[in-house]
Amino acid sequence: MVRYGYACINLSLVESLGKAAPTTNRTMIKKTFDQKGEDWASQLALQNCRDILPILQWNLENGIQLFRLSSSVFPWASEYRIEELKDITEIKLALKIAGDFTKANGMRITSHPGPFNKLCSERESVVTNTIRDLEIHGEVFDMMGLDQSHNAKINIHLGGAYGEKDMAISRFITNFFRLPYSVSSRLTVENDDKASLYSTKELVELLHPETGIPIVHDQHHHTFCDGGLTQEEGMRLAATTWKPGIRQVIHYSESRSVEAGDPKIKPQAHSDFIKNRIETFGMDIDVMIEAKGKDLALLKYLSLHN
DNA sequence: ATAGGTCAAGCGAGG
DNA sequence: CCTCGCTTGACCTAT
Repeated sequence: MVRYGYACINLSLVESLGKAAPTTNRTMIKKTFDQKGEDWASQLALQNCRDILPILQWNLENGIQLFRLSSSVFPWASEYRIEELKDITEIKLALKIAGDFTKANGMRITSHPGPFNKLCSERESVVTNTIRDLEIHGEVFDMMGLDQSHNAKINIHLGGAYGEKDMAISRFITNFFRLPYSVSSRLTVENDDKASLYSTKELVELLHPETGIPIVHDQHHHTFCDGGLTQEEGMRLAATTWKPGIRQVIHYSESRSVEAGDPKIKPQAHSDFIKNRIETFGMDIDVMIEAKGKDLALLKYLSLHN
């Protein structure tokens, strides 16, 4: 059976509860962090962590077992040690409760650290910052007690070519082996949405063999960088990189430009809703919906197609 | 109270 | 050289 999920924000709860809706995205700008410091970050993080559970409960009630956790649960996490936060005891408790709920109900939590994560960068400072950001994701998943496997995947892009793709892949592989196990055991890599970058085919053939990293096939991105493969070929090829017992994940979204009928919008931009039927070719996989309409888009899709 | 401008980080595409 | 798009809009201040 195909399972579907959505990313980071629950808009149904915002619709019904307004400002009281649970959110994991409280953060602050740099100026505020400089003024209020770590203790305020601790308070925001605690509130974010406590709000994971009600979102998961809503997901369960609505038959949604797949959820991407926001990367901004801990504001400015690269600037302090989570273990040393003022509210760490309560934070850990909230994360453990959310993680236990996830496992007890057969649900799956994933993450997608941002586009600033460049493990293939030529600059050591960029790589160091990337490793730090990824470490934080691994640490949060560890505190939730989630598996150190690609079930709780931490998904990033390769994302840079620097005019020499071979060299960039080589740097990525070297730096992959610098990651702590909490990250390396969970890391997946997704195909890019530019023809100059990396297709599913390239990732499967050039990145997977040396690292064992499973490849996430994004159907929308594939339309901009297909490596000569059809969607079905891409999905089936990516499937070979996932270990037995771990469900393959693919991403799905549609073009905002097409949805809005506005050629000025970049074709890569994500649509609000899902219009077409998602083709899964009879495969038993998890589909992450990346639409701006979040759970609203998913519920609407399921009501029309399930 | 709300609207509008602003906001850490990397890269590549397009104007 | 600037803006957008991507992981995900949220924050802050002036009105």
